[in-house]
Amino acid sequence: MEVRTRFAPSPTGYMHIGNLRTALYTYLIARKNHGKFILRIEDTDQGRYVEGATDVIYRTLKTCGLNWDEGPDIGGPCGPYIQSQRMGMFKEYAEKLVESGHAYYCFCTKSEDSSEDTANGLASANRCPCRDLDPAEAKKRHDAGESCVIRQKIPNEGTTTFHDEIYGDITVENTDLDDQVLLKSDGMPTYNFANVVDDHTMGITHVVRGNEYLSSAPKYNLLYSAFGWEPPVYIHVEHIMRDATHKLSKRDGDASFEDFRAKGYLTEAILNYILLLGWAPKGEQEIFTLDEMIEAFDLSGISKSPAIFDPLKLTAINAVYIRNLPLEKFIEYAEPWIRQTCKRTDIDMPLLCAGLQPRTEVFNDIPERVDFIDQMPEYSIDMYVSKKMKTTPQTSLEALKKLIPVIEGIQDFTTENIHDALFKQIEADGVKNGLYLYPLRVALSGKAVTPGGGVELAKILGKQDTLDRMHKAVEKLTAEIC
RNA sequence: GGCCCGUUGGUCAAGCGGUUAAGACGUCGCCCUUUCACGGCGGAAUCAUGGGUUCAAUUCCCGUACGGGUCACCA
Repeated sequence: MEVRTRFAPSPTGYMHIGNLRTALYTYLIARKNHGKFILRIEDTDQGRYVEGATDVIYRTLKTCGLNWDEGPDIGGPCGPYIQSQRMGMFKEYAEKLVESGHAYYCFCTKSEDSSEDTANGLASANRCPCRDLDPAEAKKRHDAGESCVIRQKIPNEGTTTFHDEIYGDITVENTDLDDQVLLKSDGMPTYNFANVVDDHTMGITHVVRGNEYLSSAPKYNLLYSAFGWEPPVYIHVEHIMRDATHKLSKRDGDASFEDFRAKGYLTEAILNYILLLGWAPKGEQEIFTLDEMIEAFDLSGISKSPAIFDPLKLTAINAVYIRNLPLEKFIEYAEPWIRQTCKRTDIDMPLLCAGLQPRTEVFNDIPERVDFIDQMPEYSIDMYVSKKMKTTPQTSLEALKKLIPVIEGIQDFTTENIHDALFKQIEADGVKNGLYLYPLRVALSGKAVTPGGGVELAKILGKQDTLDRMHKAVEKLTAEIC
């Protein structure tokens, strides 16, 4: 039988990292088994409709490369793929269940349901009285137009067992299950009902979903058997947490895929990280392309316990992806970030980027790294103190004084020439490289971390600016040393 | 509160009755280097807890604690 999986988000205008992970796992299962990956939009909550929300879903999935084989925009044999457009069907199926005695009309009002007395749902002893209404009479009232919902009729005794790929068999007492609403009074199906009907009519074989649905899964099974359908393979995945006790949430402002993109994380890195959050590969490989994920993914690696989202690890993975970028690609991605603080047009972009690339973990790091180029920042002369390089403000002052004529003497201001001239002087004076080059770096940048050493900085800034900054540094040191 | 699920270093985690309890991130130290970074090497750090079962439990069973989920005409 062909494997068919589906990603069924509701359009909230926001792609949560957890949702994206569900989409990824769902996609991987389909591809791994040479099956179909289906996109279905679950918009049965008319009150929550968000303008443009489906676009966010499309865009995210596309940029991640999670391409669907059937969906609202491209159609397919099981359409429509937008739940609200499948309405007629749900009523029909719900009524079928009423006829077969697996569901019933309930005429209670909302407030009655949610009273204190029935706070624990309509389970066990709290079954709704409508359950025992004479079916013929109930039908009459319904046909007369009386407002009602259709509820699932859970057996009053026995147990229900369902199977989950990750958790195994789970058995619950039927008395613990409530007579959930299948069809709302507005004629819309509830999520739980629409899901079952849609998954079946779309021929879905594997369902990946959040753990919050684990407790309603037995009711699904009852529904499937009431219809005489075969339930799909369930794969419930645990939540992604912000810390030990809180889920990663929209409120934290760091839960959305697009937020991470905006901060300078690469799509591939985000995907790679969330793959690993809740799933462990068999071997020791940790960096995966999408194709490699398809190859490596297996259900047995999915974790049963929640995982705390670690921004540091995401950043580390992002850094790996950035370092692996070809320089041209890095330049392309980095340039807009560089331009936030560095407007100079005469800089050697490849040279700057070559120095920047190994020092960039998130593109967001860049603006602050290169802001010294346009304007020399304020800095403390303590910066000239390096224990390792054996430099002090005094030695730095001397070094800079010595280096100014060297720089002045360079005709063709290339990286090579700068390097050679400087090292010639270092050799002539018989000093350690750092004794001269460390102060030069500070004098040119005023920073502890720079995209390259003194030579590269000199080249990036150009001869005139380099000399100006050196003179300024000499003045500053002379003034402040005493 | 009822029901369901979970618990291996700071974090992600491997493990599936006998292991020196992998690996990664982070952290610490060293090396390399014109600083930082990159790269290389090494260190510290983990089986929630109490009972069983067993020749042997991180691994199996039960209890306890802690955490999560769920108990809507939301998904």
